[in-house]
Amino acid sequence: MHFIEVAVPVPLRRTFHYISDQPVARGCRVLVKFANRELVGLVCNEVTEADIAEEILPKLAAVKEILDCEPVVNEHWLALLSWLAQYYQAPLGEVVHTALPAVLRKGAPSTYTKPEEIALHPDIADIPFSDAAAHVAVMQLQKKAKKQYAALATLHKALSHGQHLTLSSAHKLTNAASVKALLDKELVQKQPGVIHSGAWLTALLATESTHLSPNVEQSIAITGISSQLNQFFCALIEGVTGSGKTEVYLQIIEKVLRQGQQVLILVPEIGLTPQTVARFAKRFGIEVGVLHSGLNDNERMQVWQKARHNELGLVIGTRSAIFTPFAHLGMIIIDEEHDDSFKQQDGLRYHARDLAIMLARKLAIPVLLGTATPSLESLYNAKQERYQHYVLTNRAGSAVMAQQALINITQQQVEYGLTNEALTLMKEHLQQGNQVLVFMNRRGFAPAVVCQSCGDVHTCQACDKAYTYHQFNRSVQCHQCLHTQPMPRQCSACGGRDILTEGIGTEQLTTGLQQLFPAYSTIRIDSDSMRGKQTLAKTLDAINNLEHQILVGTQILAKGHHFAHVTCVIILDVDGALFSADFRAPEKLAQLVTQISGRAGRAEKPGVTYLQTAQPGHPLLQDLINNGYQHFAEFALHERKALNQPPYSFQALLRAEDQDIRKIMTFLQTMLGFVGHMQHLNVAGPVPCLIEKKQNRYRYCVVLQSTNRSYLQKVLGLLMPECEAKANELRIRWSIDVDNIDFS
DNA sequence: AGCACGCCGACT
DNA sequence: GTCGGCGTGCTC
Repeated sequence: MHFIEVAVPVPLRRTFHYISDQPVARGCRVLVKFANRELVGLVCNEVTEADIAEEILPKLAAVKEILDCEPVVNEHWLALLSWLAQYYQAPLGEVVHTALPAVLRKGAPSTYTKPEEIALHPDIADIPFSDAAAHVAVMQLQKKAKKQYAALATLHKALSHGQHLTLSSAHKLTNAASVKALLDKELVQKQPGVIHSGAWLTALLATESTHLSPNVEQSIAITGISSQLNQFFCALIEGVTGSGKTEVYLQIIEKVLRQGQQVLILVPEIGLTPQTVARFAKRFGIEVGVLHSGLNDNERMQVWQKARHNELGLVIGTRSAIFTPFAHLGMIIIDEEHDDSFKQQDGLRYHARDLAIMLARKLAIPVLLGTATPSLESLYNAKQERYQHYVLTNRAGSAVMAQQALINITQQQVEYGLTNEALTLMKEHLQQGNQVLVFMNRRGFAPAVVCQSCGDVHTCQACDKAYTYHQFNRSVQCHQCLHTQPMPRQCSACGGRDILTEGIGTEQLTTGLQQLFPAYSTIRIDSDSMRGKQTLAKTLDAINNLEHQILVGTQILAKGHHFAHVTCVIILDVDGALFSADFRAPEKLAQLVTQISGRAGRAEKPGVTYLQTAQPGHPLLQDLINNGYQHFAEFALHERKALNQPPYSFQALLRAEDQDIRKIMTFLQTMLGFVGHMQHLNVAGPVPCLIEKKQNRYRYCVVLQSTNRSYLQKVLGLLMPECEAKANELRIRWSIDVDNIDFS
């Protein structure tokens, strides 16, 4: 008899024991009966009878099925998963659930079967194609079957340097008929698929290395970092847009790859474009594994298996790609390190950047954090010399940094949210044949629908939030729960029929600009207008081909894409961030402004950024405009220190959600009773969350804060069972968010 | 989280 | 008489 400890996917912060007649190794999946249903669990320990409480022994059930003969989770990852569970106060089963690809957590076999491959006939393989063409059979093809000859040439090229081709990719590369004919003539042959562990290295070494010559700052970063590979350290590469950050990555990646080690690059959700991937693939001449939200379960599994069997040298992916089980990982790069999409905002609320650092420490490999606008957390770590800090200030070529200025919105005529001053500036830039970018972080036509008789604001009942009017489908949408309904014909409060919209969104701004500037083409880029897979890529191409002159858009414009012909950027609605209840709002605004400014201009045509504000004297804006992000960040860090806020302290957010505020209060007050007057711990609340109501549930929270991270950990560890018990009793939803990045 | 058990209202 | 609503209790 063997006794095992199993993590099951239930929201319970404990593991369960099972009996097996065969030994099962840690990291293997098992199918078990659990509360009258079958679940896939992960064996997290082999134990003995003595380890199990006596009263539980009679309840022990036998494992239904052992799903793996080899562990799917190795010892390194097993340790990391339990670290994750502990650090984020999450059930181990839930951690396992987030870490494993969907097919595996559903119980599919983890065995890796490769599809059939094709190979050249030995007589014509491993020789230049010109020599192969001298072969009788090949000469015949050249005369009689031009298509097959061309196909053979393509396959010959594709199969050089120890590369491999599956039958289906050979079909795609050429055509099915030709491949069939070549197989019949035995010029190519089928062979069973094999795992080509490390084959990418051969391809890499056969590819001519093509680096640009780095400038002094780039050189310092490249040599500094590559001289200490094969050990743990963390480097912050702070490089203004256009300073050649990517070239630094590329040259260091090449060194790691040449050692035969794999590299993982994490990018923000919308930063992963085919062009980015193509750039890496072309530079190194190897296949690049790609992981993003658009993939299905099988495509994900494919990359997972290839990385695990060392069939990929390089993987680029979004947040969850951090869970890829590499065979020989040699480095992790986090691009746009400051981006909030690296923090998961539901379920297991992990931060991929922080997990990457833990993983790197465990594997004794470096982590590179790259950004033009470092998060205050990373900047602080760099200042504390926990991270190495490399700064790239030179824009490639002669490009100058973008200029920034403020436009005072008060005492000015405003049309469609734009001041006369802004419109005049736009006209100047447009007349010079340049493009203008107008940023507004509010999609839709208008952010409010108001009855003119009684003043009633049409509000989502489930969220207590004003509906946004969308003109393209004459509907209103709640931007919190995404509920959509037709634009009302009469007021729900007084029955009045005179209903108008108030305020401006990107949709209205776009139509407005089309009227104000009929000679130019205005295009809107937001999640409404950019639905569909290829739409964004096509629009970006059209913009760079100068098919549009005025670009209106939201967040999407701030990330990754570069607009060489944009010389004027206007940012609307910055004031909200100046008076936000979230202490991180200024940091986020500064990052946004700096990132958008960096999107525009090029060497001969630098861009100018204007912030339209009713608070032109605000010290934060003044500092950012006059002294830049670095200076702003210094100032912000001082402020955080004075107020004892992160990164000078550590926070966790305990959130409760329910239809009944009294239940929420009972729950949170009970929890405050446990931690309310503990030493070295600050507690605030209960206060409404930044999203106070969502889908008929009120949301309140308590913020726990301490300057001692492990102390906060301990407190949370003690508090969790109490939360579970009380929530169970009250039947209330709750969640804990360690290192929360906001208060929503 | 699920899923069963259990105890009250409107149906062929 | 039942079918089914969702309150509550438990999971090796």
